[in-house]
Amino acid sequence: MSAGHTDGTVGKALGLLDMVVGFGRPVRFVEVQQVSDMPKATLYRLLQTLTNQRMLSYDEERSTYQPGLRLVQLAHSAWRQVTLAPVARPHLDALSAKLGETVHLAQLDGGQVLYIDKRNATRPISMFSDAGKIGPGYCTGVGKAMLAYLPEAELARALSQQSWFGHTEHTHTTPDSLRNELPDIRRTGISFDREEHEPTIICIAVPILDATQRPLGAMSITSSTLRHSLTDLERFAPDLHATASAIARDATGLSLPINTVIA
Amino acid sequence: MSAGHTDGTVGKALGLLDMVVGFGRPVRFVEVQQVSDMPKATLYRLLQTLTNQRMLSYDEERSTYQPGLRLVQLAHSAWRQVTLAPVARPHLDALSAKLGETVHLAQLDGGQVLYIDKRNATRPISMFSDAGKIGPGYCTGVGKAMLAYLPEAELARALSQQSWFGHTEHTHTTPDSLRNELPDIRRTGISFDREEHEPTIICIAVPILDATQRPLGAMSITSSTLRHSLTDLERFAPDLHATASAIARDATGLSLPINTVIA
DNA sequence: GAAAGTTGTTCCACATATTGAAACTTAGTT
DNA sequence: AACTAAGTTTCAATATGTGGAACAACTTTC
Repeated sequence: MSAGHTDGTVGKALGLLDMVVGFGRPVRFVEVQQVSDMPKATLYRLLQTLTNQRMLSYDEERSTYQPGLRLVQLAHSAWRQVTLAPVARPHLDALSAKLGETVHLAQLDGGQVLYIDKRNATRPISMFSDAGKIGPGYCTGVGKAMLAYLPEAELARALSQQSWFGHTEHTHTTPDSLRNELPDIRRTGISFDREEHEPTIICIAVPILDATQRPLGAMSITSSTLRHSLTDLERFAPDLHATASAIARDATGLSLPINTVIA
Repeated sequence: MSAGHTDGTVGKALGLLDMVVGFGRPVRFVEVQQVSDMPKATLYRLLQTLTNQRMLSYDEERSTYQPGLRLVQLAHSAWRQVTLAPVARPHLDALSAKLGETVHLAQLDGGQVLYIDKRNATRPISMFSDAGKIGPGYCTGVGKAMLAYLPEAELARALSQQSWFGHTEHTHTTPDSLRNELPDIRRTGISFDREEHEPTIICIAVPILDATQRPLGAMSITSSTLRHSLTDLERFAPDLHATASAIARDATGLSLPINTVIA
């Protein structure tokens, strides 16, 4: 499991925050209570604290809790500091303009893939509503591209954090199955999503590597089997690689983050 | 003061989070210690907890703390749920395309202005790096536009949270001075920033009001005295008002948030 | 290369903040 | 009015967090 019920009160509070935010809609006290295993009073005080801190907001009329704006404010700094997005932006713009395809930029966060930026095939507009999404590491193009370049210790930990759910018949459902693919990815510098996450959805991805070959992030071009074959996608590889190394170059010197989960 | 040192451990932890994130760059333990008034051990444990929870990330090599990616993830939901941005996006696109000016979208958060979206004059691309910024309520166009429509109780509280710093010679430096301007804003539905925040920077702003005349947010067009006079800007008013009410219409039914700071 | 500084980490007796059962207060039904 | 469910407060027990001080690791100085 990821960040959970430890770390004392703070951990509980943050877990609760995740829970409320995760509902994706305003929630009433009872709804939270049913999902949480805390007693009423505890839950109540914790929700108050979070509301007080503007991590949640409380709608008095409907008596519901929602994410608070302080999150947006905090994320602003996070986004700028620990994310490839700012340096990658112009490169993604250029790539997207040249190819006219859907481009994703992602980073690895505790075994999961965190999407940080996106250019849409049709509306080439970067928007935060697509950033911040998370996805599985073991069955996405970007995920595999980054996993392939992880040092063994971190790889092992990342693999242990995957669900190995078989989304489609092509999904890797065991660590070993995925491990078998990684040398190929390292050899070619390319990873494919062969309908492993969603049927008909395919993608080609490349890692963004720093000077020491550590994966800073990954980029992908997504399409569907209706529009492209894998071989079609492969033709994007040179452009992807060029963009990836341009981003990596611009990112040197920046204090990159990540993957340093303590426990 | 805003959210501070209360709310027990959780409050302290979140205050600390703000502090670290606020540095805007990787920080070492001592740097935090100097600014914080907590004893070493306490600070140390708290930082560990936050890192453990991926609210911060720790760079072992440089032994520095940075914002954690979990913030980006959390903000994603916040952004979608409690923000005007998703519904406003197409309208901002259209407005920006039509006028070719810099457009801001903001909401009020505890007396402060929180910028949620932006269209640049030159590069009409929405980007998160501009969202999440905060600004003062008492000396920005969007801030005054929203304050003008606040119920007295909330207005009083909001005004008490301003710094009243005199950024320029045009800045309102007392609550009463600002209060005098609010009836005008309500009458015209327009507020101007007359170089109140930065010299040469002017803007015209309109509130986004729900059916009950509550301010959901505000929009502005920013320019400089080099390019426009206030009278020039006034010509944008009809388009701004049209866009504002279009956004308000699309936002009805959504569970709006905000301004419900308890203490 | 030993001594004097940093900075970062751990210990542990103490105190405070958190806990949660239960009682209470609203608000909404029938 | 009597009932039910949601939300809020109380308070003693105790689990949690506190912080002074000692320790370790790592730099710099002489």
